Amino acid sequence: MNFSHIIKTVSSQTFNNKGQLMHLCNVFLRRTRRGTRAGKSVQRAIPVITSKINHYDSQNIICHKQHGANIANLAKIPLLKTNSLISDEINTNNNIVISVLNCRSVKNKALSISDYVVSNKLDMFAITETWLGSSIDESVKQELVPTGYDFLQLNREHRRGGGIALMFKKGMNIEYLPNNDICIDQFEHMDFSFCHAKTCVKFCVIYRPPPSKSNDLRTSLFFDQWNSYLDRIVTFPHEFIITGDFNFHVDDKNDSNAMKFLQTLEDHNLTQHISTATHIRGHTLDLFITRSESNLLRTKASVHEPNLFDARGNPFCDHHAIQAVLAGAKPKKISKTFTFRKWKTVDQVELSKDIVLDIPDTNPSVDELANQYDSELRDVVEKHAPLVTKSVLLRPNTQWYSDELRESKRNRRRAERKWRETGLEIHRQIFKERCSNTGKLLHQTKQDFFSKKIEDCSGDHKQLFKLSNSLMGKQHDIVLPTSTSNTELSNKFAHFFINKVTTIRNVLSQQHSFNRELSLAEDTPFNGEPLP
DNA sequence: TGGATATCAACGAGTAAGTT
DNA sequence: AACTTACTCGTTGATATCCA
Repeated sequence: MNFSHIIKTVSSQTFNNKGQLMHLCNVFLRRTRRGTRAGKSVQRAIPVITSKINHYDSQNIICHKQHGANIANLAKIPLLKTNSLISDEINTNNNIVISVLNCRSVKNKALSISDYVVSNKLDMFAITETWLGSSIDESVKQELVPTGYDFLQLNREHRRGGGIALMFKKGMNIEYLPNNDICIDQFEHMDFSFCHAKTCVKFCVIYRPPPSKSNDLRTSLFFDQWNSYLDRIVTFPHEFIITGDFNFHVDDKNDSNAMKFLQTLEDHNLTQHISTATHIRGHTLDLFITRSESNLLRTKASVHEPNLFDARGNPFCDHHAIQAVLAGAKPKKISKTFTFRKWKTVDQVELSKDIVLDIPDTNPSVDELANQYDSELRDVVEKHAPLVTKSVLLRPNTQWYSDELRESKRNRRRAERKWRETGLEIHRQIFKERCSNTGKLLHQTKQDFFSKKIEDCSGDHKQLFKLSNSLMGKQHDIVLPTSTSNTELSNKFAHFFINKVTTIRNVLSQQHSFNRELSLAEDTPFNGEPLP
């Protein structure tokens, strides 16, 4: 429907008043789809021509295609051999498995990454380009970090993108070592330490963004800072590992900067262990560096595809993961102890029978009565719902896993083993397909599970808030204020709320109109921390 | 250049207050 | 009581912007 059509329609009819005319115009001009620039009637940009490519049809006649991917331009990534995947033999209790991956945002891949960590039983997982930053990302972290793992992150400040993180098993005793005394702005880095075979090992994760005019990074400055950084690291008296995405094409002998970078490693008596492509375009960008004489690695550090898939089963990672295995005992499994009473199993009739309070004839004081009441009720509760202590091993939360998903993961693992055994392309294709299906199912199963949980919460706001908070990563233990006695604690609460009410009354009495923001600004919210 | 995220504008649903 | 109005909030889908 265009404007000339409206004019034509309008001119062919007689209208009693201006209102009728306006109504008709409104009917014609009313948008039927959301979004200003949305809708089928909107003129859209001409599709981008990516390349002019020639291909041959079934009769071998050359055809000219105006747009689309030119398959001839795709770089072939060599098939990786048996040691490319984290095998069951490697993942024993005597090895520590480390993986490093440039994720290019964990926000939309959190579930897949979490599954990658759990499925491969990783002990440490270093991530570059997390793209984390805002407070909203707490929900991403909740989905990203499996139970039993800890997460340390360093977000890029002032700009989007970048960011480094380390996910590790709780028993690893990892400690973050901030380098506040040296100025490094040409690359992002996080240094950690952990104990391995009775010695302290330094673990450094690096991300070097490619220099450009917009980010004001310069390769020459990088080398200055990098050399200073290495000078400092090599003085560390024990073993260390430097890994991450350096964005140098170290596979390209004609790349002068990459060769210069490798020279800095040689100058510091370091060895870079990655020799195959770590990026889909065939370059080696992600590196794994140790001292030349290091004995840390049990097997040669290798590269493998992480096989991360989105909810539609499409792959979405342009980097490959580095995998390294250190000889050493895996961290001890951490368990959590908690106490509770089984209130739901209490027989209410029996309970009420036992609640018999004898009031003594001797005129007791209120305090005496309260103490007696408290003591007798405690005994009754202890009888019907005794305090139970339970210890639970912290393991990745799989409550939402369905039988179908478990079977799908088993099939994926079978296909993986078959491919590793034969090395045939057909088996690789089958494995990729299974990965895609499992990735799709993973998202769907979790979505279905929590959709049903939310439905079940209908009418129960407390449960709904609890569920939404846990999904949004807002779950935290309630911390009561410090106190020497229950009396002092209850008095603290009383004073807090008296002050709260007094503050609000004072503000209201000083204002002619209620200013909600001002009133709340005057008030101090109680957040579980010790009261002032 | 492509992918991911941020932002924008329009809309629907819901609600409180005012009007008839 | 029924209706109107103004407003908020969340959703949707397109565009803008950023990053590698």
